[in-house]
Amino acid sequence: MTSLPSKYNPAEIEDKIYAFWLKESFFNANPSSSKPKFSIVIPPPNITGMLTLGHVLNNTLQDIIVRFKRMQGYDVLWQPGIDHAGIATQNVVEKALAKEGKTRFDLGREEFIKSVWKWKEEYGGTILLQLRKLGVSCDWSRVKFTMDEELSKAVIKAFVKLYEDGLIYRGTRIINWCPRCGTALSDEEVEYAERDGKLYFLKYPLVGEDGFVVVATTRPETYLGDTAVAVNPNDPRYVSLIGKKVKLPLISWERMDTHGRPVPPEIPIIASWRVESEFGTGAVKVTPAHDPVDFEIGEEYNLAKVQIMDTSVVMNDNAGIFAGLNREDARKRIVEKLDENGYVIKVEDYHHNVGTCYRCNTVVEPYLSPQWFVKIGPLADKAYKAVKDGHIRIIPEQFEKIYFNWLENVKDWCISRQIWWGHRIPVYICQECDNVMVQEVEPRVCSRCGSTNITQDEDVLDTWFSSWLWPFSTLGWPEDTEYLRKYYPTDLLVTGWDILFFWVARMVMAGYYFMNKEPFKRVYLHGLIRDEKRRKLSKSLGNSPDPLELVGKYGADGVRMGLLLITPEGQDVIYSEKKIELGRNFCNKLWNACRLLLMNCTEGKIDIKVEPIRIEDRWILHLLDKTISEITRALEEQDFNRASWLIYDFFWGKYCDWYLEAIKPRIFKRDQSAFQNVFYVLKNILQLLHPFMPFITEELWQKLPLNGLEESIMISKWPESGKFEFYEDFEDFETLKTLIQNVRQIKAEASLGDEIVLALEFSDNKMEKLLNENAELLEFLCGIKGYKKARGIRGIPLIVGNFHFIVPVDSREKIEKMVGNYRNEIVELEKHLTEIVKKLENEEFLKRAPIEVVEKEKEKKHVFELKIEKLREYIKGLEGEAA
RNA sequence: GGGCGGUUAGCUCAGCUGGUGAGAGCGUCGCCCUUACAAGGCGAAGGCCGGAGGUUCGAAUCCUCCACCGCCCA
Repeated sequence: MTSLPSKYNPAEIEDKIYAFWLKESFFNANPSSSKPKFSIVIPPPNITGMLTLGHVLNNTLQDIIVRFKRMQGYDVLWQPGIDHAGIATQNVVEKALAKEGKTRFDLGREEFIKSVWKWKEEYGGTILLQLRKLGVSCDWSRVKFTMDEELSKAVIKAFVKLYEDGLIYRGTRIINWCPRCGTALSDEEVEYAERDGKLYFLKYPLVGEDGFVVVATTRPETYLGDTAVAVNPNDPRYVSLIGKKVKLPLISWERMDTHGRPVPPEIPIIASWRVESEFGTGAVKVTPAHDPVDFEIGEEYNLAKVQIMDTSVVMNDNAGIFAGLNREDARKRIVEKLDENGYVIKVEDYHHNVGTCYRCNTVVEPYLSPQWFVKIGPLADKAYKAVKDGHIRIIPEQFEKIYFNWLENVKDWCISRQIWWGHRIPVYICQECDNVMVQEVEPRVCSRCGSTNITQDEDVLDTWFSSWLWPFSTLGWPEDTEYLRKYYPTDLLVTGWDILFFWVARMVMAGYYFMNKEPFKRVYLHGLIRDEKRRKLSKSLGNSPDPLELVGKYGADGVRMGLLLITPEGQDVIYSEKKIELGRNFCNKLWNACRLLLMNCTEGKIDIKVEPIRIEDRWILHLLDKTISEITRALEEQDFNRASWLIYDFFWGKYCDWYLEAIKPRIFKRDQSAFQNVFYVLKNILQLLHPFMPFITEELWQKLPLNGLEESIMISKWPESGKFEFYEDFEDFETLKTLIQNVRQIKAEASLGDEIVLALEFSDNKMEKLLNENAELLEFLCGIKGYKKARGIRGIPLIVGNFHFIVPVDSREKIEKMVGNYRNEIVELEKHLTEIVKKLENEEFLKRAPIEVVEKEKEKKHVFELKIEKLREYIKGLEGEAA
């Protein structure tokens, strides 16, 4: 006899069990194993990151699959690691420096990078340790970091290859510039938010004649960089003006274009199909150096580009009298000045989308700047086809459309960043002859003129430029390693839908480009976690709970299961702490079910076998079989929510509520067959639950009094279905259940005690046999004193299947109360009966519906009619009595 | 402007390869501390499945339109 505390205390066991798993190296992949492989790479968290609920969800899902696959007999590699998060990490370290009153420029590049590494050693990657608290079973012997030497080599190799293949180029384009981070960003790194702004209507006088053109703009300060006014060629209001010129107001200084050539303030009116006549006045100002659309118009018409700000978004000499102002002050001053001189026609309130930096939220400046780009077209085509042709499946499917939509519109990828922390671009320039050398190893001398005066490009690469190699760079690419050979392509990727473009799509591109094979066969995209007001969880809102605190309160298993049970397929998760209780309570239930059995099992260890001698045994085994097959299928399809509810319902709703209750009399009598069966099913339940709740299932596994168990549930074999089928017994037991529930209902509603003996008025032989064999069960589960065959007993009728009972009741009051209930029941039944009759009278239905459906309806009609008839009969009798 | 979702019980969601007396958890209301579990048990109440059409013998489920909410991309 083992005694357990009545409440499950996860804190006592979790660390101990995790240490046991680690000691046994259960998490480690084995490339020389002959088992089939299953591989998956972790979405690398940032080294600056702390564990969030999003990580909890993401890693729980992966852990479920990984544990499931191990139990199914796969050699599993779950590849862990972190990424260097260029901008974010640099921000963190610069902030620390700022406290000492220093900037990175005070330290210099080399020293600064040293201090980032120092920071990394001290604080970086805490998140990986936090993940262990959740029970995640990555192969920790293989942790990778994007700045590791081998992964850095992969990044440089990738750059050089793309460059040599003509897919990387340097160009001067409008990019998204974050003035706070001081770097370019890719299109994906800009977030758009609707903001209140103003729409300014500015008057540009015509040159050489009276009149003027009014342009509408949200950014009046950029008028200083205008080099044209554009209208739609089909706009009748402006057709006659095309080809004429306007003069920019107030500009009395000389503006220089990007080539250092003067640009007069008289600018042409041009026609462009890009102009929407409905916007503003139908005439727009064109600022090629400060707006992406204007840039394209500028290219088309060969317009001059006048840059009016520097990289700190402070107005430069081209802004003349406004030079030195930052962009916000400049707007104010410029509007004032224009207004004073009568150039502002009107100002309207206007909502528009403003792009902000996803790292620091600063408003991004579209800025003309020389940067490195990846030509995305050819890569995108392959990535598109991979999903279209089914080589890669995206789950849930709806995301495929979003994926396609993005790939169809994607623009070249700006990969250079003006920061220091990251992989420095392997481009070397001879200072003597301007020779550009792109190569993996730094050249000592210029390949053209032999000079040693060589400098390296100052920029580093976008962090995603290393992440997109993750599925193979972590396995050793470009070296031909045994890990790469065995585990690539990976089988599954689990990540949030928010990085579908940042990461997933680009990994597909890289996979095909560098490996000639898809990086993974499936992508499972889960939702983001939001609070009850549907806001994203964030530190600044204070709505982001600390997962480790939750683990402390509810246990790792409780948090995992709780989160899983509330995670809908393909949608975001509405989180509240209250919901985690669901998971904790479930753990406690499991704990106590075992407690019940262990408290009563006085024998030593028993063999793992079944002795389904009674109907409840066959019922639960039948259901177990069905549950195993459904959960297995759900997990194979990554239907996590369904899988978790299947096991939840089977364990709690079937095993505890019915089976354990049903066999209690046998257990208390120390019936060996009962223990045999109940432990057999429990063993299977623990195994089915293990991927979801690894700690508690391991702990209880160790306590099972069964012979021949594996030393850890982790390495036990996943349950198989197809072993039991007791369909008839299953149906019979369901009938008994219904009977029991009906008796309980009448007892509860009529406030009856336990001294009841049911009167069986009628049944058939089969049912009577069933009843006889389960008399004790019935008594125990209903809380009654059995039944007897009798007619004419005064009381409340009860009809279940072919059973016609009377629940004996003396009290007229109670009987009358039940009469009311039956009247309602009859109304309800008649409503449905009418529908059924209508169907059965419909010849089209009889002709067209499948025969089984028609039969089913006929059967239903019969049952309903019988019930109604019986209830009427009873009511009549009861009323007669009452009168 | 282009695209994608959602709308089912008070709340959060299942169900949607058409045939259920429309489900679960939480919350609510009764009764129970029955020696596994009050983080529990037993029972109950609560829904014209967003609206309007259509397809079909039959629609929560398929199609069209509309409304509201949300997201992604311009």
